Order: sequence, then structure tokens, then C-alpha cells
Amino acid sequence: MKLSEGIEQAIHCVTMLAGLDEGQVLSAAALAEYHGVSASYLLKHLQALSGAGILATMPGPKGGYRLALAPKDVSLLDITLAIEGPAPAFRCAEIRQRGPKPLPGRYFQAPCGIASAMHAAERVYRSELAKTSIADIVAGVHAVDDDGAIAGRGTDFIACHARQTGR
Amino acid sequence: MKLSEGIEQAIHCVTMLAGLDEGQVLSAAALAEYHGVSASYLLKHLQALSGAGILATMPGPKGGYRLALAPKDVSLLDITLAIEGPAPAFRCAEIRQRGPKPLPGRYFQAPCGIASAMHAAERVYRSELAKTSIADIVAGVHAVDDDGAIAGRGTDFIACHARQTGR
DNA sequence: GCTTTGGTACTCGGATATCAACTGTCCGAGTTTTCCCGG
DNA sequence: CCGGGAAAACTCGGACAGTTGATATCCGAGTACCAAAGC
Repeated sequence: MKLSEGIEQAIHCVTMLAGLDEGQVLSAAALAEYHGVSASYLLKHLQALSGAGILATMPGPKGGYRLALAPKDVSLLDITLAIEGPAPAFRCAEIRQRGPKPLPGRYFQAPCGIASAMHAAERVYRSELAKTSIADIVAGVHAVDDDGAIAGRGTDFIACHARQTGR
Repeated sequence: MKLSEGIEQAIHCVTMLAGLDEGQVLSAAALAEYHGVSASYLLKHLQALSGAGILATMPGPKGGYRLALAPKDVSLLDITLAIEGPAPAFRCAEIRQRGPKPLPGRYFQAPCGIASAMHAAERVYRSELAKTSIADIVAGVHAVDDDGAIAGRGTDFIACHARQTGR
């Protein structure tokens, strides 16, 4: 039950990309530098987000990443699923059907109660993640950012490293 | 985001131990045989459950494991925490404080909004697991077990392999 | 026949190899820019 | 001076090692039982 650290990086990157103006992009190298993480490794997750349709890419010089959707339409669940994959954390191995003197399969048409309970908990977990969008995260940062220093650091960096593209 | 397979084994074993009569115990070897899993590996998890106070052990010949609590007082969360450990799946690396031109620490007294949201989801997940007890699981099995075949297989095995102990 | 005592066999407990997944890195395909040459 | 073309450089994309945690296993410590010997 360990969540990939790439999840955190991915969410931070998406949050930052949400601060870009229309037509701006940010390269993976810039995102990695700003967050102080490995560029190559971050690239892996950015690709996953791109493949999931959350980010859009611009190739070539002056290229980079930008959001493909509105911040309010990207939830933490979307990002998590893009990085970790859609498989549930708990997978029933049907050990109730193993061991000596197994019963005929017709007795196990109903799903295992244990698996059902674990999956129910996971559904609630995902539902909770789905409730929070990137727009909410951005709003949350602004709420505790009295003098605008945190947001200022981000916009300063964007002003230095963002590239204008013809869209 | 992969949940240990030992979790499933542990829950099944606790469920089975809940079917024991007062003063009975079941050895780790018997539990492993019944579920068709590696005895040595299962033992590791049974020790964790024992260390967490969920199971009680009886050493020596005719020894084994039994529940240390009433089935209704053992939740799926208790078992999960005993096996996986109490550490949350998401761990904030505070990458917001890394990178160039870091801000003074006083700006980061408020917890990271991303970490808060992820932890909130995890709290809901755990809360859901806490709602389901082993007694509920047992009741669920009985509810779909029309002719008692599933429960019968368990009680038959217990009749063969359980040991009476002087408590 | 009863008690004691030693041995034995079985249990759990912890320390030890093996494997998969996450982490981190590298090189290749593609595209835009840009410079240079010709008109 | 302007347009076209080719080279170059920078981007993303996917394939390749290193390290940590999960999986599987083994051997050792401890205890209850049992049998045999002594009283």
C-alpha cells in the first residue's frame, strides 16, 4: 500500500500548468527544475498524463506541455488513474476456492464478501478524490497565501520559462 | 498502489478463526492448507496480527492461533493496518519547498493542499474499512450460503484440524 | 500403582534469499526554428 | 531585399539499469506432551 511518489509530482505539475495563460506552454525540463525533481523521471509521468488526455504537448523547440482541459474538469482521481493505472489496489485471488475439497464453482457466483468490502472502500476513496479538482487546489493555495508570495514565485518562474506558441 | 496479497489471506484466516468454538485453536499449517497458500508466508502475517493483538497464540504441540477479540470488534481496517503498517499510502515530500529560489519556511506552515486532499481521501477509505467487521463478513457469507455448503466446508475442516486447549 | 524426570516432537518467532515494481537514466524519432543561399 | 531550402537544435517518446519493498523460505527458541524409570 505505497503510493508512487510520481503522483505528487504529477499533481504539482498539473497545478502549475493551470497557471499558464492561453497559448503558453512549459517544457518538462522547466517543470522538473521548478520542483527540484529528476527531469527524466518526471517526463515519464507527463507522458502518462498526455496519453490520458489531461495534458497536450507541443513538439519541437519552444514546445512543451499545457493543460488539455479546464482546471475544474481535471480531478485528482483522473491524475491518479493516469499514473497508477486503473487496476484496483485490492485484487481478489479467490483463495476461497483453493485448498482441499473445493466446492463446485456454482457456489461462488456471488462475489467474495471480503473483496466486495475492500472494493467498496476503494470506491469511496476514488469518489473522494474525484470531488477535488485542480481548480480547487489552486483556490486552496490562494486562500492561505496572504501576501501572494507563493503564487508570485510560480508566476515569476512562468514569466521566465513559459513559451508563447501559436496554439 | 498495489495492496499486498497477504491482506486477503489474513482476512480469510481471521474469518475462519471466527468460526472456532471457545478454547479451540488452529495451527498456521492448517490455515495455510485450507486456503492453499504458502505456510511460511502466511505465518509472517499471522505474527503481525498476533503482534497487533488481533490474534492470540498457543505455543507447543496442540498449539495454534485463535482470535483475541470478538469478531464484531475486529474490523478490516484493524487487519489492514496490522499487515501494511500505519503509514499512509500518500506521503508528501514537500516538493513545493524545493527547487530554485525557495521561500522561507514560514510560508509553508499550512499543510500542502494536495497532501491534505490525498490524506482526506485516505481517511475516508479507512473509515469505510473500519465500518466492516469480521462479524459482518461472516454474516455476509451465511446470507448467500443457501444450503450451508460453504460454511459446512469450513466447519468440517475445523472438526478435523482444530485442537482443544485448556484455554 | 503413582510420581518424577528426561526426552521428544510440535508449535511459533525471527532472520535470510528471491522476485517484482518503483525510481532513475539513457538514446532515438519528430518538428520547429533559423540561418544561408539564390533570385 | 525577399523567398525557398536545408541543416541544426530542441522537444517529446519509448527502451534500458539500479534500488527498495513485497514474496517465499529456512532455521532456531520455546513449550506441552509423553514415555520411561524410580519410588
